[in-house]
Amino acid sequence: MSSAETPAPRKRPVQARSALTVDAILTAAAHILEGEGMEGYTTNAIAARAGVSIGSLYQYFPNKEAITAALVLADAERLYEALQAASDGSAGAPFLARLEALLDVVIAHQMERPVLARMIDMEERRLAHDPALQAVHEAGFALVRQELQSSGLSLPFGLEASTVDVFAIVLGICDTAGERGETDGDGLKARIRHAVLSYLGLRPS
Amino acid sequence: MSSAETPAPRKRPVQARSALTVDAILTAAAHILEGEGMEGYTTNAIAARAGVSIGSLYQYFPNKEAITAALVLADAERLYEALQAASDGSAGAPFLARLEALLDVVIAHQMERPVLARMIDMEERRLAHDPALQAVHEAGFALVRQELQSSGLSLPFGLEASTVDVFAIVLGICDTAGERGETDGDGLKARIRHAVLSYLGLRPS
DNA sequence: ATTAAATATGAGCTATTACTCGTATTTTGA
DNA sequence: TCAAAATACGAGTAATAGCTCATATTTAAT
Repeated sequence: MSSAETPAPRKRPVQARSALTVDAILTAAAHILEGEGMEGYTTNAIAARAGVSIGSLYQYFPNKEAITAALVLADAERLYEALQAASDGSAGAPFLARLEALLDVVIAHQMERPVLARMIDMEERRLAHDPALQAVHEAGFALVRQELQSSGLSLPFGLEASTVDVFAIVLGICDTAGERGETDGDGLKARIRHAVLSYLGLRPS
Repeated sequence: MSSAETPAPRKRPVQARSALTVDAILTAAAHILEGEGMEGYTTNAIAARAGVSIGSLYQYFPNKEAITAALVLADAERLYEALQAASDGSAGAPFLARLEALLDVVIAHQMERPVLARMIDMEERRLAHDPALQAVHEAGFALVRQELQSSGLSLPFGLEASTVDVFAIVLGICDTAGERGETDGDGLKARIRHAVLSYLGLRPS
C-alpha cells in the first residue's frame, strides 16, 4: 500500500520549465475568470490560454477545483503578506496610523483588479472549507486580533467578536463596492475607516 | 413573426394544479440547495424531489437558471415584504426603535434557515444582473434610504453612500455569521446594531 | 554518449446533465 | 357528452467539458 504507485495527487515541479508551466496555468486561469467569468472558465480554455497542452495541465493539477483553489490561495497569501509588511512597516506608530496602513493594503488589493477580486471572492466562499485557505484566513485574522489587542482599546464585544466584525465590515463594504463597480479608492477608504473606527468607539477625526 | 408560436419562454400556470407544481419545484430546489449544495442541484434531482416529471419542470421554467432566479427572487421579495411590514408597523416610533424593527427582520431571515440563506446569498451575487432581482434590491434600498433621510441625522457621507454602507455592514456581518455557523441571534443583533448605530454617529446605548 | 527521469502533447474517451418531444391524462367549457 | 386546452410524463438526445493515456521531446546524470 505504500510502494511507489502513480505519483497520485500530482503537482511536483522539479525543473524550472515546469514551474513556468504551473505559473502560466494560474495566470491564464485568473485572466479567464476576470474576462469571461465562470462561463469560459474551462480546463481546456485555461490550458489554451496558458499556451500549454491539456495534458500538461493535468500533470500538475489533479482536477479543475485544484486550479481554482491554488488561485484563490495565492491571492489570499499575497494579501496576507502585504498586510504583514504593512504591519511591520508601521511598527511603533500609533494605532490609528497602523490601522490606516492595513486599510490601504486591503483597498489597493481590491482596486488593483476589481473584477478578478469579485470572482475570487465568490470562489473563496465556495472553497471556504479548504484547510490551506482556512490557515491563511486564520493568519490574517490573528494579525488583526493582535492589532486590536495591543491597541489597548476597550472593545465593544470582546476581542474575538470584534475581530470577526471588523473583518466583516471591511470585506462587506469592499465587496459591495466591487459589485457596484465603484472606482473611488480614496472615498472607499474614508468610508471603511469611518465604519471601523466608529465601531471601535473611536471618534473618526 | 407575431403569430401564435410555441408559447416560448414558458411559465403560464392557468389551473390550480400547475401552480402547485411550480411551487413544489421551487420548494424542492430550496431543499436540495440547502441539503446537498450545488453538487446535487440538478434539474432532474429537483424534479424528482418535487415529485414531478422533468418534462413538467421544463414546462414552467425555460432552463435551470430560471429556477434559481425564481428562488432567489422569491426569497428577496419575502425579505423585502417583511421589512416593509416592520417599517409600517413601527410608524411613528423613534428612529432607533424603527431601526431595531428592521434589524429583527433581517436577523430572523438569516437565522430561519442559515445554510439556505448562505447558498441563496452566493447565487444572488451570480445573478446580480437580473433586472427583477435588481428591482427588489432597489426597493429595499429605497426603504432604508427613506428611513435614514427621515431620521434627520447628519449622515457621514451623504444619503446615498450611507445607505450603501449600512447595507454592506449589515449584510457583511450577517453573511460572515452564516459562514461561521453562528447561532446566537441576539448577540448577532447586538453587534450589527452597534456597528450601524456607531456608523451613523449615534452612541449605542 | 547513453539512459532514465521529467516534462509536454492532444486526440479522444466518458460521464454527466441540461433539455426535447411524442404521448398520455386531466380539466374545462359548451 | 365531448372536443380542446392544459397539464403531466419520462425515455431518450445532444452537447459540453472534465479528464486519460499512449507517445514524443527535453533535461539531467553517469
